[in-house]
Amino acid sequence: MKKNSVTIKDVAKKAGVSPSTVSRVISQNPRISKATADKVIRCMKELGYYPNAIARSLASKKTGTVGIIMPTSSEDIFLNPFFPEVLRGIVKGASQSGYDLLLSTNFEKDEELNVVQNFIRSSKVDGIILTFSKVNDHCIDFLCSEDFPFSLIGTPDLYKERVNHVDNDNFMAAFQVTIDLINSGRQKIAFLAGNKNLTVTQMRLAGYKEGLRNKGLPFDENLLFFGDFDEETGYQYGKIIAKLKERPDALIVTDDVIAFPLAKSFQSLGIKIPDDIAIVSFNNSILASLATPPLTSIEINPFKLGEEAMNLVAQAIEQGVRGKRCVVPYEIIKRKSSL
Amino acid sequence: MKKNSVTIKDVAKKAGVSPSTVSRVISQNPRISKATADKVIRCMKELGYYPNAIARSLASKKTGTVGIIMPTSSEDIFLNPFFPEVLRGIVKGASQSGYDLLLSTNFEKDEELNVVQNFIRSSKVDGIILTFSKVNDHCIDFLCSEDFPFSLIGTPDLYKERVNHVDNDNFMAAFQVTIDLINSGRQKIAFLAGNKNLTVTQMRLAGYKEGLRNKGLPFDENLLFFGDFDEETGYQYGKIIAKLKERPDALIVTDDVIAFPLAKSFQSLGIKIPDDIAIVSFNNSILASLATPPLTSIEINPFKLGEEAMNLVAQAIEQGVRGKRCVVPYEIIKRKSSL
DNA sequence: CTGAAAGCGCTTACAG
DNA sequence: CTGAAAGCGCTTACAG
Repeated sequence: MKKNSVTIKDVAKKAGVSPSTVSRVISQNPRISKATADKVIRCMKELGYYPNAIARSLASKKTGTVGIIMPTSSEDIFLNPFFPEVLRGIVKGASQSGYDLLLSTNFEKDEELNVVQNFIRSSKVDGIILTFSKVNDHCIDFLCSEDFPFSLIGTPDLYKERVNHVDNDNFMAAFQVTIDLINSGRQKIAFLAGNKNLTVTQMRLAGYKEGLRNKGLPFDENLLFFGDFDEETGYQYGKIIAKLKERPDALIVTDDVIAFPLAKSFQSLGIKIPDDIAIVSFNNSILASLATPPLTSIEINPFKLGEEAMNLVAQAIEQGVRGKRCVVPYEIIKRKSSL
Repeated sequence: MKKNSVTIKDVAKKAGVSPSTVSRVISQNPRISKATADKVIRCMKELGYYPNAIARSLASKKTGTVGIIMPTSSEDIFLNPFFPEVLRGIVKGASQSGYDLLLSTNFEKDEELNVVQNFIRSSKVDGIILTFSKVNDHCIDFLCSEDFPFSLIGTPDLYKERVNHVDNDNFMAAFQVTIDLINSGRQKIAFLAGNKNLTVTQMRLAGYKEGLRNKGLPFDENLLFFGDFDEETGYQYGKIIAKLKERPDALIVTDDVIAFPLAKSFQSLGIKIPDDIAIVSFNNSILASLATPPLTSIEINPFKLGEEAMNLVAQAIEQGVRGKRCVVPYEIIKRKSSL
């Protein structure tokens, strides 16, 4: 706050016009004459003038900023490359549409709603991106009730017709993978799902069940497992599944971070992949390609999810778009673990 | 921008005081009587009043926001867990000190300076965190010349006495690891460093050289390699080093992301780890523990680096602190790859 | 195409 | 301990 004391008034004086005119030049109002605009622009340069974003925001009631709500960062959720990739995508979208990005600073659990309310009530943002999708999410309730522009990564369990969201077709992905495994001769397909409260878990589970049904296989609750997205989950279920009396001959895992240590655990117990058990995983992170054997994994394009989420908020802010769904294609990357 | 039309004036009217008084209650000015404060607070609640952050910023010339400069996110740099972890640490620090976080949206290469200048000139932030440390960084030049509050993760190559920064003792870490390898009987220690333009590369290289010197081993330029922080680098150097006529019997690698595929590559070529060649790596990411054999790796505590960086900017902003250096301890996590 | 004026919602010396 | 007034640096109807 020193140099920056060059204001619109200084420019106006130097250019011999009114502050209004300078303002119009800044906002590229087309009704200003070329000659005047040029003169003003020259004066701005000479004075080293830069518009004060805060003042603009206050007067125009637009911040040009989008708030990003991340999961509680006290958890190790960032260890999974999903969120970093989403963030990269958001950054790309923002750099194209010219928005600034305000990061949620919720460190404690379940603080998301507070952050959302704070962002909105203190007028810090024009829109919000929710980077993950919980069942029964109070943030969604709140944002909908305020009709505040936002977009969601994932699929909402409620208000579908009002929530802008971007997602993979997780139902289809799980369905297809299940079918593929059965077609290649597998009979007992287990499913290691993630956190029950995430809508993605529900969608994939539904696709898995439908795949079994479609192929005339029974759904066996004993072959369904839930767990956190971490190494430990993988090791633990590795042991558990290995000891099963009627061991499955295929396993769909909801994340590479789980599948990698799980595969490792299997192998240390003498279980061969894919001969004894095939493994298919989600997210296609670096872990999938580095595993031994490399893991078949579903690329869900988190970068694209982030980019589209940013585009969606922008549309929500600028054009009042609501309830738009955007589907990002997934891709099954076949590797040795399921061949 | 609808409900939010409750302003400080409405509260003042309802409470029968002046706007100035309400303002002082908001900022918890101690010179307000308890009775008045209570009354005002009650009115704020009844009206659902929340202070407008933008207006506060304009009037007070403080934004309460810190800008975070990340590497160009068009690169895959986020794949490395280092930056996500740093970010988590920054978020923790910010949630404690009450700052908001504005994320850089530089997507194209070498745009960092533009982002920094934009943040400052348009008065969007009170301070800045540079999350990485390049040699000859123009951002540092600019920030120093403006005497703008900022902190750096890493060690600056210039202006040390003016730059707040937080870093591991990378010289010592590389030195110690080199010595350890030599003490355990290794004779030819190779070093696979990262990007030459990063100061961390320089520090580790210096430590490595000093380790050799200290033990009376010659520095051999043919055992020094540079590369990007990615999988490909690992595979390529795996092949190259395997083919070397006089192959090293130990290798220090500047990142697990490189070391993991490199180790894999060695093994596919029949080179045994650690028997034929010991490997020590940096960053202790999930890859280090998941590798076969697990990799000895140096935990550099990126979370802590981020947290301290946030504390440092806060001190720079609030107390004018400059040139403070903060060292975050590293820890050598010994695993099978170097035993 | 341009200007004068009011206003965005706060803060902060100054005065009492 | 509290208030009146000026001001932060812009934008935007309104008027011409």
